[in-house]
Amino acid sequence: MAKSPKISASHEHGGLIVHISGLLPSLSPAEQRVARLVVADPADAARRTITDLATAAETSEATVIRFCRSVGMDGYPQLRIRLAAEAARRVEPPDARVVGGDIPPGADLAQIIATIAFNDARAVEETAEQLDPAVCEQVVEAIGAAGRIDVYGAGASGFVASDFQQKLHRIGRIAFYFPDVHTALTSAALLGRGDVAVGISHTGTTSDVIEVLEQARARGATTVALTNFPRSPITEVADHVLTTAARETTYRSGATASRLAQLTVVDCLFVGVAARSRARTKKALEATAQAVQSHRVGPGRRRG
Amino acid sequence: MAKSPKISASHEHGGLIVHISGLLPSLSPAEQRVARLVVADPADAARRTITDLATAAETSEATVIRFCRSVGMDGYPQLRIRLAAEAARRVEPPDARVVGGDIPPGADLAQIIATIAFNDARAVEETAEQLDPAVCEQVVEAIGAAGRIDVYGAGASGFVASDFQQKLHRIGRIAFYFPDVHTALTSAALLGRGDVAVGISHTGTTSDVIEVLEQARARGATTVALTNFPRSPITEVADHVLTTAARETTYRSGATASRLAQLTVVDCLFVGVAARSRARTKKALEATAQAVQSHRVGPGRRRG
DNA sequence: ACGCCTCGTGAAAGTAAGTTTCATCCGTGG
DNA sequence: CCACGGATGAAACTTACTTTCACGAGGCGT
Repeated sequence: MAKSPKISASHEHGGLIVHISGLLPSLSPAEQRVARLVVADPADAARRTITDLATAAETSEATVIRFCRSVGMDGYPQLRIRLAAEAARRVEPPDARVVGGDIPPGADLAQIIATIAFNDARAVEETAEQLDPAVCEQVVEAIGAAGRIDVYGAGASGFVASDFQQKLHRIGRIAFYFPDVHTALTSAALLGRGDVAVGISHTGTTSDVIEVLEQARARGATTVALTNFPRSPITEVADHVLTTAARETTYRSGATASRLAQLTVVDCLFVGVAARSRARTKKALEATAQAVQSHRVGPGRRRG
Repeated sequence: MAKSPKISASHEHGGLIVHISGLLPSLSPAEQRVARLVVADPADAARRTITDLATAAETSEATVIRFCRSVGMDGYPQLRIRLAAEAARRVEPPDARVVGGDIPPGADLAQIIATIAFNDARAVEETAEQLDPAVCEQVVEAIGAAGRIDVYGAGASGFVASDFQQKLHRIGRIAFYFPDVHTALTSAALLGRGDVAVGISHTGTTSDVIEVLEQARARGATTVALTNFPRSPITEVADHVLTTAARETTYRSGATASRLAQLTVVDCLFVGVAARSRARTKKALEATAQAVQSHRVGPGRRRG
């Protein structure tokens, strides 16, 4: 029997809740009670069992099933899932984020975490957006063909420089990083045409790094600058300029956001270089991975 | 020993999928098959019945139930609903980005950049989502009150450890980082009650770091682990466990994504500690900023 | 090398959830 | 007053989910 209305509306992709409230007046009284509960709190309804919901609506399970059919679902489980999905989608974006701003003095940790993560993620995304693939390409070309690569960076940017050096080394490129300015200068003096020097400085004003890059350039090396400020001094001694896009932030989290942006750029270059010579790269990576294997213990298992 | 630490089971609000992929290596083979299906297509899994899913994973219903429990759900229906919600919330990226996947061999640089940036940003966001503020709070408390803080990390995580050490140092905390295992062990032996030891390991299986953390714990120090895998060995020697949420990716960008996630967590802790004592922190920061001032040349003007 | 123990596993029994059937109720119109 | 049809819930029924249990593999200590 069952002359089920089979209302084939646009509930396929549209709002199920909206659809239900539209049908509400056409439903029988008992079904309306169910519908009202569902519309009022979809997420809660999704959590309930059919018996539970029936009881809450002061009706029987059978009616709930009828309701499901009335709104175009196959059965209760399907409705539940659709409701859960619907409810999740209408969750408002976590507002109250202090976008690009300072952290309020009274902020609790959850707020701090949200703010930092938001800014960090933004820095990464925005950096990628404004990064010029053409320039990257040139840099990748240069590094790929280089006899030797020097990476310079001081302070916080030093970490990034070191990271880059390590990455390049892992794929079999001859790369160096020097924590010390004097050593770096000495090294730069030994660079020549065909070599590459990469200088990393967030502000673009770190004189140590600029000096070294200048030296490298004077020797004929191709120089690359990575900075947040496209008009900063470091760009004047660089053949290629790559920029990050960390917003000007306070001392608190700004340092990290810019660091992440820098690391992302470095990673892009790295992957670019690696992609140029798959076979060679893969082999080198496997070898290095194997080297640290003995320093790992078996995976953790939970106890029953 | 190995008093099972409180695994920040903040899956209450964080991404369930992320949570599952983090637990993946700690699951039994049959459960892993289920987990992979679920992670691969949450929406589809939500549609399936338990028998269906079990068949697809080539296992029994019992295993699926066990899997549900393993990831913190009460049973299969709950998992289904959570999956549906999760799937709905994640608005699929508009273009064909290779999410969490490998970079296609023929990819051009623009594509590589987009993919990397997307994954990196995701890692940061998802890490923040699943980070348990309560655990962070405890760690911040411990660090704030610590007489001394040791930060351990090897290889890639070493950079992060070093970064954390530097940050803490900048705000006047007594913090150390040791690139060398033996030195680190020696240092750990000198820790005592009230001190804090932080061990960083993406996989959670780096024996060097685990050893040192174990030593620190034996001496009465409060131990903190930062890893991507909540059930990994390192968590067994940690009083507090903080997890990152970098998806399992290929060697190419995975390393960087996890690095960024780690840095974000470190930054959150740092800001948390700094926020506890504003005045003292600010003074220290100003002093350190001034110290490097002479190494800067004229300020870089930003492009308009 | 042996046996013990633990853990992972699926078959099957058991329970709960969802679905169908059907008798009843109630209002309506002949 | 009775016939009719829709709405409704009790109960039978089916399917889905959960628990129990026994088996087998692999590790560990003797």
